Amino acid sequence: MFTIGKASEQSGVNIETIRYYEREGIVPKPERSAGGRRLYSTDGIAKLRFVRRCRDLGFPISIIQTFLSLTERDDRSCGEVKRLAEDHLDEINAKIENLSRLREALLNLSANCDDGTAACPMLDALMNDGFGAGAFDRSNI
Amino acid sequence: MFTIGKASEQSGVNIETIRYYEREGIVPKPERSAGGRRLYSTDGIAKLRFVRRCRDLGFPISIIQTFLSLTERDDRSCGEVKRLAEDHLDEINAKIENLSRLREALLNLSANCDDGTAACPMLDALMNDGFGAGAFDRSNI
DNA sequence: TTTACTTCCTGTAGTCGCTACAGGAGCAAG
DNA sequence: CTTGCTCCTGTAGCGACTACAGGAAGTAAA
Repeated sequence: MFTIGKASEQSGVNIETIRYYEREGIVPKPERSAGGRRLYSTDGIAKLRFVRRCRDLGFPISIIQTFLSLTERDDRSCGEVKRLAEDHLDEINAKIENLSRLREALLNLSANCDDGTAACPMLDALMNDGFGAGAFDRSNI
Repeated sequence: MFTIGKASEQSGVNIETIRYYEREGIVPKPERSAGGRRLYSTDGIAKLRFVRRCRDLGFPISIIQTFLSLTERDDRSCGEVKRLAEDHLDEINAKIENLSRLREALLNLSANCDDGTAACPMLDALMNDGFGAGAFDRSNI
């Protein structure tokens, strides 16, 4: 059994984050030592690592909870996982596309922005005309 | 002079967000009517629109405040704006690159994830091996 | 004038996924 | 026994909003 510091090292999850996951019911409560310290089994650490990897892939906690409940069941229904992964891929693609459009807009705006000290055409455009296209999806930024 | 509802319509900034911007000192406090309602000039609305456009471009509020203080001065120092815009472009490019790597990782993981009902190779990989490369930058997700 | 309806006001709390304390207790080495 | 590390709980903060509750002001019709 491992203390929270070791569990953090081995899973790559910050100590404060581990306690946060426990508070929120994302991972099960670990055992405690006589002195009241958290004690993690290798299985508990594996769960933490799993959560970190899913977070690294950009999955929100709610989806990760679904994944965790699927791994608990014996028939890990792969169709469900595939569907969730594909939805997530769609979101990632949308974000990439949105950021690319943003990039183009910003490039156009700053193109005429030379290093002189005169009035800035970029700020002018933003104050007056805007930049052509409407709003982007802010959630990607 | 316009009430907050009209100012919201014309600037594209949510009413609650306008009040939030005022509380945080991002835009100046507007005049008030006898009954205590906010009254916006066209200039005040232009500032709100400017903030929205900058937010749409992904600039954080702190940078937008710098922009606003630059537009107040007569010599709108374009060099400063250009530098901030280029830094922001770098960030956008980094986000696009990171999301692309994420996309590849997720594609690889879900590739073997067929629609059968057997144990899911994606969940297996995340529980055991992981997905090869280390952590991504989470701030992009 | 009364009534109904809409818009507005302030103040506070919630969102997401952490992160950073404060103030104290447990524990191991010297 | 003291030093120094790790751990504990509880709470507040981040960024940029968003969503109420509970009430006041304004407008238009009956």
